[in-house]
Amino acid sequence: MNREPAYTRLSVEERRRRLLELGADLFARHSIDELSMAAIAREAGISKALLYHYFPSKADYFEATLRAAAEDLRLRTEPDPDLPPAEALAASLDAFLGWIEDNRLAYSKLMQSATSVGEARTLISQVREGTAQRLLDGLAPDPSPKVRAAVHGWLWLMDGVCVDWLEHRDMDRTEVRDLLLGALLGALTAAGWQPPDGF
Amino acid sequence: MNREPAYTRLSVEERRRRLLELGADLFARHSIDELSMAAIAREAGISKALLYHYFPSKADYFEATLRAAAEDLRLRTEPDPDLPPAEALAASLDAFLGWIEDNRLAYSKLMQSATSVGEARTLISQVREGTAQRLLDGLAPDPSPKVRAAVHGWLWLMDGVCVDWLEHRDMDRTEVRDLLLGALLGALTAAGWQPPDGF
DNA sequence: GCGCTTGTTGACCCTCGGTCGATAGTGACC
DNA sequence: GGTCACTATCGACCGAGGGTCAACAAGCGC
Repeated sequence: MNREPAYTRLSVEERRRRLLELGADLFARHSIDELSMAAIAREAGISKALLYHYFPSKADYFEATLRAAAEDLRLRTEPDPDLPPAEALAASLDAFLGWIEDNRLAYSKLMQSATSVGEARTLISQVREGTAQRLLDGLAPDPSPKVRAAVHGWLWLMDGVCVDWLEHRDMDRTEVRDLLLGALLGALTAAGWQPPDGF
Repeated sequence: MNREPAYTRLSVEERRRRLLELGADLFARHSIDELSMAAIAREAGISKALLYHYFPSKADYFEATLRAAAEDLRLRTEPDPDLPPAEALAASLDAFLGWIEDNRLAYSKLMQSATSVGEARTLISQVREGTAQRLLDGLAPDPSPKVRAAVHGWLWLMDGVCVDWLEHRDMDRTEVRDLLLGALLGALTAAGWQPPDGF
């Protein structure tokens, strides 16, 4: 009997890479609690135990796949240091909206399962926090509480507008971008913000 | 043997009332998935089966308790029809912030467990939608996509600012209110909104 | 060909949402 | 004050899903 192997053995890196790739695909199509670890393992062609060998928990697996996507997003929205702040912000925002258009499904599913899993919420907060920090650095190095709150609030507004946008799809990207920029300016003005030198 | 009863029997209304009251208390202190139905039943001094006799599912129970709170909130933020729109909005917003101050814990926990359960998300959307509708009625009876998106986005901003506020607690309520009003005006302006007659 | 490392597995446990038939309070009526 | 019926209440059970573990075997080095 020349039996074929019961399973194919991969290197740790290769297996991990494949699992993350599969996760990115799955989580873009289904929210986290539509997927059981058993189903994911089946989809990956491995046993559940192996999945747990690579990721200590379901939340961890979810977070790991999100983290990769977040990194991608961060790179794409990195502001250009050579541009003046206002233009860099506009370009950055444009890139963000472009990413959302490219990943509509994933973004919707993310906003859906967002707060269901602590790890996902943490990650979203971190992204928001990082974005807020980059914004504040450019806009107001030493912000008052109101300016800080305005920037944080604006990031929420951005998600709200994006959700509305994806739902209705009756604006084009530049309209959305300008709306967001205008809303930011309005919120900052309401917070008593003054443009710093060179703005 | 004069044994005491194995359980005390209550009328349906009384039992239901007590369960909702307990739910309001529990869900203000713990997010929904920190609580198992077994634990809730234990806390209520009844069997899990009885809890399910009164509420068909965990989500239903959660929603029922939220609905009561939402009703309370709605009543408190009902705009005064005798006031001019701008003042009515300010008063309404003030009442909203007051409610949040009174229910800090509940609000935080809600924003935390919010979208984890479809029913809760539905409810929040409904509240948001209702609020948006009331706002739009007063501000722009026939809104353009941009104005609609701006109003929806602003409601998100409001939650974001409130979360920031509860986290830092370095502004007073009127500051927050004015920030929110200013941000709304800014967002509407960015959306190309013009105040209607009598505003 | 042989062993050793370690990637991989099947079987198991526990918790949790949800269900069902049986039991026992308790008000009503004699 | 007995007893009867109604139904609020319970204990026991189920299936699904997250998570664990000891044992097995793929494939490399010798």
